[in-house]
Amino acid sequence: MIQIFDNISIKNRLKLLKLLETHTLHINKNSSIIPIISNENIIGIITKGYAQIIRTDHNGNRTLIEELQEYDIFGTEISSLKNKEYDLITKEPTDIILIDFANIINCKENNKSFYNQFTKNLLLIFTSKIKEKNERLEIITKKTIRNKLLEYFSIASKKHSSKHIYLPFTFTGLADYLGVDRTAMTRELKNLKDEGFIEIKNKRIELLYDEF
Amino acid sequence: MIQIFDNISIKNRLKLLKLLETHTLHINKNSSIIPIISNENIIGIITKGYAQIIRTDHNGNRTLIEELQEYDIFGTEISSLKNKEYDLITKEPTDIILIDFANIINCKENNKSFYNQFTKNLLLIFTSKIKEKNERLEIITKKTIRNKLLEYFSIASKKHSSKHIYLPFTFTGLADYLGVDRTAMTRELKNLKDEGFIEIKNKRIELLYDEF
DNA sequence: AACACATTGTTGCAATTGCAACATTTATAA
DNA sequence: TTATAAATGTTGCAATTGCAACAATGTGTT
Repeated sequence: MIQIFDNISIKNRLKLLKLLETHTLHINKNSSIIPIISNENIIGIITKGYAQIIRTDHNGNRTLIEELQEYDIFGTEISSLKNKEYDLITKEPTDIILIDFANIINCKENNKSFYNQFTKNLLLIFTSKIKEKNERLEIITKKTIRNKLLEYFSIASKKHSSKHIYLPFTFTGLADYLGVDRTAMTRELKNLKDEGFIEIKNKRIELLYDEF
Repeated sequence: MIQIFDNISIKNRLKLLKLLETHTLHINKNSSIIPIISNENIIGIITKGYAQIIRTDHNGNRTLIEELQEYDIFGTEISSLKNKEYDLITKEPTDIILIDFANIINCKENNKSFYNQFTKNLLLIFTSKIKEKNERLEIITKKTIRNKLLEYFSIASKKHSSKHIYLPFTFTGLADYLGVDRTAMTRELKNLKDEGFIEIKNKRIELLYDEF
């Protein structure tokens, strides 16, 4: 997985940050910053810590949109519609670099190799984000919880060429990812287990059926 | 909406295509090409015509993934998993430029302004693709058809600052976009109409309620 | 004009799902 | 450690949904 500063030396990273007129924020644990910046076309890079993007809709339901760790990028997640529904909440003390996207696009220093490397890294990161989102859409558009689970298993299994799947989140998180009610999902997982399709140990799921 | 060749002169476009070692295809109506290229990390640009990306799952169900018109880009849609489920089907005689993504990333000609403009255009196109997909995910993760419709209306209404929404696709297409059964959606639209929330004339929907 | 084909509208019904309300276990923080 | 919060498992039930099977209308092609 490519990261935003790959192939850019520490020295050049500093030059880059100056060139793009970035701002660095140091944020305490359990603070929120998105409301401050949500009106602008800004991307952020986490350089230390851990944070989550949470959306609260008008009913007060809160959903986890994305988890952010070191070198993760956010900002493209947040719809350009100016609404105050999004929060970035730090779960640890977190350092963030903010970049006005216009500065990236309008920068004239095309001869700076670190700047070109930076835009290439961004391109690669964006393509993988698009692919991730397509994958989730493929899964989530399946009509039943069972089919969503099976599609999720199928993709995860192909990715690692293995019938053993390790969940990267909690079961609660999986239900969110699939866009379904957690208890209904648990019920369906139990069915799949009882019918002999899968086996579950903690966050490990083993597929007992063939496909491909 | 930014397009891939914006701010690049016709002359420079030709230089760019040579620099990136692109291939141009002229394809008849109702032909398919994706299987030929799906194993590589390639993006395509439609320069003339009209095509659709269709996915056929192992049950034989076919779903429209994306519609492509002049200057649209495809390739990022297709999961990196090598499967033969995707088809690009031309609906008119169509011209396509194929670019190996590696050539974009590895190109060393950073001093060529048209190349830098091209990567910037790509960045902007990718960010808007990400935003589109996030929007669809926000809509599709609502738990009921009614709430999916209302979220769709809400986003469309905000986008054009109007309570009059014009559907960019057929109702069948809308059901696909929302990931729900068409007839169940029709039923729910009828409910919303009967309850006085909306009015429908052809592909125009008027919102009769307030929010924001 | 005559044809095939896609889109739309409707309805009954069975299957699936979300929700509420719990008990239990596991993490996390004071 | 202890208190607090988060995650998990279970179940009944009502609401929502997908599906099948139609008829009707609209669109496009030869």
